[in-house]
Amino acid sequence: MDKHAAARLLDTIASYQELKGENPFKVRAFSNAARTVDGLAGDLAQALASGELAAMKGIGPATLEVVREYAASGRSSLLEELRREVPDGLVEMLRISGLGVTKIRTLHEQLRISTIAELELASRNGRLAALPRFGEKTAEKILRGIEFLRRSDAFRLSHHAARTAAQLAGAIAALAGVERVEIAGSVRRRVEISRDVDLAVACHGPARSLEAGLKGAASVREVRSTGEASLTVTLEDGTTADVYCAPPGQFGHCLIWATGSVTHLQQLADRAKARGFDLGVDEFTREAAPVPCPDESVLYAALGLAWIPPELREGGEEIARAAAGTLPHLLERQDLVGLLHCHSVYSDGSNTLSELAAACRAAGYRYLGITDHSMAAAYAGGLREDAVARQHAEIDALNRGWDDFRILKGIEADILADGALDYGPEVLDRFDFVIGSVHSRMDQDQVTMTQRVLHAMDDPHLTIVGHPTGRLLLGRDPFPLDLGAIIAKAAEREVAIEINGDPQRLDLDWRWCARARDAGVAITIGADAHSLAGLDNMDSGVGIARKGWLEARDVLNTREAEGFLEYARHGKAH
DNA sequence: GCCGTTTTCGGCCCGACTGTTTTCAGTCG
Repeated sequence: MDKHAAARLLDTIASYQELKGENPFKVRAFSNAARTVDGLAGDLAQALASGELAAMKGIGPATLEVVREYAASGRSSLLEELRREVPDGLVEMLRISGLGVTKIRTLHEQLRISTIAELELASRNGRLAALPRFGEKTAEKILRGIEFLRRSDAFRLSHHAARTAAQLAGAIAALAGVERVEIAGSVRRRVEISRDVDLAVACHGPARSLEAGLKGAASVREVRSTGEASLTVTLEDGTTADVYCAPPGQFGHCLIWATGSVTHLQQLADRAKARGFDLGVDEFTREAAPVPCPDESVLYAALGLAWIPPELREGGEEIARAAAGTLPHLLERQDLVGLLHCHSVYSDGSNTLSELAAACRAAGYRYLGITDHSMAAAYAGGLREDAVARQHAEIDALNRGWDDFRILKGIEADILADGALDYGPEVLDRFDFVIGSVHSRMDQDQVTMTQRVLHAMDDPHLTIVGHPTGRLLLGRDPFPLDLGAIIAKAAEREVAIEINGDPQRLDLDWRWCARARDAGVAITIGADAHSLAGLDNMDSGVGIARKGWLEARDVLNTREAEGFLEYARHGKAH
């Protein structure tokens, strides 16, 4: 059973209840339960059967029952009941920035609005602005929110797309005549958001021989044949998947084509043509005869190229570098010896220090940089001074129990509106390293925001700038920031910049990685984990680093703890 | 609805900003 689907269900129930006007604490209880389920480390069905789930903090009889029913039948009678009472459109409106429950209910009661289309109309024709406690600016903000929602709806986050792709790949792999299935497209290239999913299949018959089998597969809504060698599959969640098929002897071509990008393929086709080949959507031929290419490297080799990692196939320098034999040796997860940016129960994380440390140690890390929120992030349970002292005492005690692992004392300090970090130097001195992040006042203009972050970088305690642009993919645009200036200052001050591995952030953007590296800036991969499951964010971070052409030597947490600490101390000496 | 070193009922995350109003409700992080 998919724990993420169960978590989504609990969250959806919370939204309906909120709009229905339920007790806000009850609503929060469902949200909390959703977060607990989503952050579960193991398999949900197992946790349900063993009683582990029932024992978890935040899960009580009512929320447990929702999960249990969903596990047994795939439905929720509670949600079905709520949907009869609350229009779906109202729940959708909750995703619009600036609209909360109260405003939505007012709109529903006063103007009979129950869909986004009606909301848009009322925002345009002045009816919305005329309501008490509404106005022109609110109407404009809502229209911007609707536009953002429409833009976002066409895409999904990379880890969601990857999960969908893996499920479909599994279903196809089980069909008769299928030899091999690989996830391709933007998911394979580790692009941060995906419009759809692409799969490459090695099989013995034509594409349509898979049609009947796929129609019966779980989560498949519709299958359409789109040619001799391809199918388009629509999944229950609305995702479109393009399935490209080829006989095993031509699978390399198929996989390259299904992976893209369009620009990369165009450049590859040009190179092929110059060398007497013909590389097109259906075939890879020489003098009209198909060239055998059971895997990708054969095709690249035929064009005088080293195999190009999919992350690099964006139509940049990759073909020239592959021709010259100077492709980078990209960062790998195993290169990382330290896990950085991790929240514990001391602030808004759901696991204890000892649970997090044990999981990191088991995953092969040699240190864990704990960075709970600082005081200013009161909503996230930011640490006051006494909590810092307690946490440090616990870390010292835990560290006495290992000789092959250690917890580093870090903090994710808020960069306040004026650029100050929100602890004084006497508190900041107690940490091994400091991540500085912007969490508030994101509406500042570019000049102010840039000055703010630059000012924070002048603080000798600052080790790392966390999630530099504050973006939430498909959720919130990055705040305006002169990244070039931040990079220049980071090089000058020897401050590292984070690639935040939270799939919603992936910030620093991969397009900026090489520029930061070339300026001499150290990069860290941060998990921004709030639970055991969040530790896996490191994989997403590695994907972005690879996509940004980074190698192990460019990344700070490939260094052993002493090397990392030396970097952090160096900053303080400035 | 969930929780408990304040333990079976009473409390649960809080402070700042925005846009609307003339004193603050609503939203956000």
